[in-house]
Amino acid sequence: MTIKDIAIKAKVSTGTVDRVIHDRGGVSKKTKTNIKNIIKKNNFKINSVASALAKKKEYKIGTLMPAFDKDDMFWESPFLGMKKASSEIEGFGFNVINYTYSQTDVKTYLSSFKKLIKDKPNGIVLVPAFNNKTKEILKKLEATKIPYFFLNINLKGFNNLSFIGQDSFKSGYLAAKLLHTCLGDNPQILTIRIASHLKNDAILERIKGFDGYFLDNQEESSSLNLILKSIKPKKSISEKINYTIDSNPKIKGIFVPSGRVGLISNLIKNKNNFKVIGYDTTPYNLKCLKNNKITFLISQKSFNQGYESIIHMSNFLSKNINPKKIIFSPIDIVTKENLEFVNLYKQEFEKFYYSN
Amino acid sequence: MTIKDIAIKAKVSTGTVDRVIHDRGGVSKKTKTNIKNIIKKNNFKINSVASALAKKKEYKIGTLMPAFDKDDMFWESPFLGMKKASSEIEGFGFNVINYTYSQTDVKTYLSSFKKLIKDKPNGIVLVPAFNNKTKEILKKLEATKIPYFFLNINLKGFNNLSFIGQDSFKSGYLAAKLLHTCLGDNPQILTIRIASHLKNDAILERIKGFDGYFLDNQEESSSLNLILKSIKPKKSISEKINYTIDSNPKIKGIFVPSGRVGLISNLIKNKNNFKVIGYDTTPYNLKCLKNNKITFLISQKSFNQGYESIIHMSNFLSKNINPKKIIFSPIDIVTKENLEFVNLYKQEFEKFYYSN
DNA sequence: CAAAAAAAAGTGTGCGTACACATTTATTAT
DNA sequence: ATAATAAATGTGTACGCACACTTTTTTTTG
Repeated sequence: MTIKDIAIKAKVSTGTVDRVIHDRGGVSKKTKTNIKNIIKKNNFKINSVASALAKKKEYKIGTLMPAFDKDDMFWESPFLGMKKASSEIEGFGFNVINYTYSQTDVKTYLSSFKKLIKDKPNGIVLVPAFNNKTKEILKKLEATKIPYFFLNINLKGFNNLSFIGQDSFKSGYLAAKLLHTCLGDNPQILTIRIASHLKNDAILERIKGFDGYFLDNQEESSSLNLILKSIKPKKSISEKINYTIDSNPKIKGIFVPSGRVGLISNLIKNKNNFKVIGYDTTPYNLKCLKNNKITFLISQKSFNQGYESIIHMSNFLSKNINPKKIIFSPIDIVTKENLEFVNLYKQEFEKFYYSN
Repeated sequence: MTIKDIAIKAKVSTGTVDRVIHDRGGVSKKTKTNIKNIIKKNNFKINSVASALAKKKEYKIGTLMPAFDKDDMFWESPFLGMKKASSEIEGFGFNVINYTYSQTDVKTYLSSFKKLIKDKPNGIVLVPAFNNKTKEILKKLEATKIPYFFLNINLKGFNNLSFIGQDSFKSGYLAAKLLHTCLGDNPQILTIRIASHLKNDAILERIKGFDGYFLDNQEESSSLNLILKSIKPKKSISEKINYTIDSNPKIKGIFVPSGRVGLISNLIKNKNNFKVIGYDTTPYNLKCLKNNKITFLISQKSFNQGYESIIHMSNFLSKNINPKKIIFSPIDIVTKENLEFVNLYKQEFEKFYYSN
């Protein structure tokens, strides 16, 4: 069933059918309804392949996210997800251009943003950073009228078309549930945080969720917090952590609301069978999971997030499909026993991507 | 960069470039290497969209799986996954025809298989059943030389191109780990099985995995088993279960190696805070998870399994990409706190599918 | 009622590739 | 050296649709 077939059945030309399908107007009411009926009756669907080929329209999608390196591979995942999506849609006239910045260097953020804008993309996927500078940037961005998504980090009060990421509150809530289930009622849990994360909305939400769980499910709850100024001199952090643990022998669980959980888990000397829970399936963290240093990791499927962000943007641009304002990604629980199955799609694509 | 561009650069016709790209032969060594170099240098990739349009080849993929109904919705998931894949590839000349059978009626199995074969599909995705009859069927199938995958259930000793499903042993292993983590060393766990599942390979593997975990991780382990003849008269099952539980007050955990976990969890009267773990995120089981009757569900992402089976088959047929002999799907851990995020893709497609 | 304007419908080309067919060039046999 | 054959290369059309352009039909206006 093609447009031509429909045209024949309706005794009109393909042009008229085309006009009806795309609501271009200029068709009499009578023929319009007639054609629509025939389309419905025959369950006709546009051949998206031929359609994509025929419209020569080129779309440019720009992305801006933190770079990754040996020390922090987190952002490789969404990057690869985007690459996978790109490879799927490039035949449909899409061109995805990735820009990155360093999370410790505002200059790179601003300069990459400038380059991105110069490219005049039709849509933008952005991982925001540097809260203060971001307002400025987003002002410029909104002036361009280019539609944009937030990826992974959700800032409130902007006109982003969508946010793709995890429900941080619920992921914290889940972390608490897991520890509660493992440790029984009123467990003594040590939460270890890094000073530089004190303003990180996602991490704050995780903690809120964590506390929220115990508020919802227990008569009373006491909490123990350790905030590390930085993660730099391993020795001194190690001392602090172990001192806290040793002086609180009731501690049974450790909650690290960030991807630094691997690092921290490796510094714990006490041989007690702590339940340690943290975030992100980075290679390093997975290693710790294997070594039984970490009990549970919560994954935010960042590969999928990257993938979905590009797919949704492309659907918005070419098919006018409005994405949901918030697109939550699954909250995955990873243990030593199922870790080989997380990031399956990523692994597969990785092989393909790096072999080229 | 198109084939035409490559042809111009190489000072040959598009036909010659086409021959090189598809290794059709009939090209001199010199021009062949020249063209290949140009392709590589310019990072040229076939426009899959135009390619799909140009080759008029039509592929037919046949599927055969159990039907679903109100009482057992399990198979809706892979079905919808297949539907999603179908909708994505139909523009590429693929036609997916779904046949179903009743798991309690061999006749439907055989007759649907007959219909399937009559369709002369280019590839088949099959959920095998009725072990004895399946051998017969597969003999016929292999005579046709039609390539086929096993979905969800893996039979050994056949020439299936691939198996797409879960690693049942590991999923049982994980179940044990979760209960162990929650209950501490040497927990008393009751395993509840259904007689009709005694020959079900996947379920047997789960149990092996479950036992395997404790063998690997504990000095000693004792196990308690309850095998129900059937699930029919709820009252009598309920009595049996509760009798077993009441007479073994040390029981802390309950392991149901099948999707019947919801049903069983609802029959437990004892108010002790049992940890209950079982399989499959069917609507009913999810409800029990919400009501705290079930602690953990292990999901096999059957939506994805269905989806992947079709995608892999289409890639095999049209792009000659050989699938791995075994494609494992992730082993997902589902709790009350993250249940809304499982089956996200399914949910989204479901809406779309049933609205048409 | 005819001419002008507006609405409705028809036509043709190109998107990038696949493939059958036609043509040219190189090789072999006589 | 030339015909016969094989190898290499070139050409043209179709795939289904989008869209610009053209033509026909209907409506409006003076």
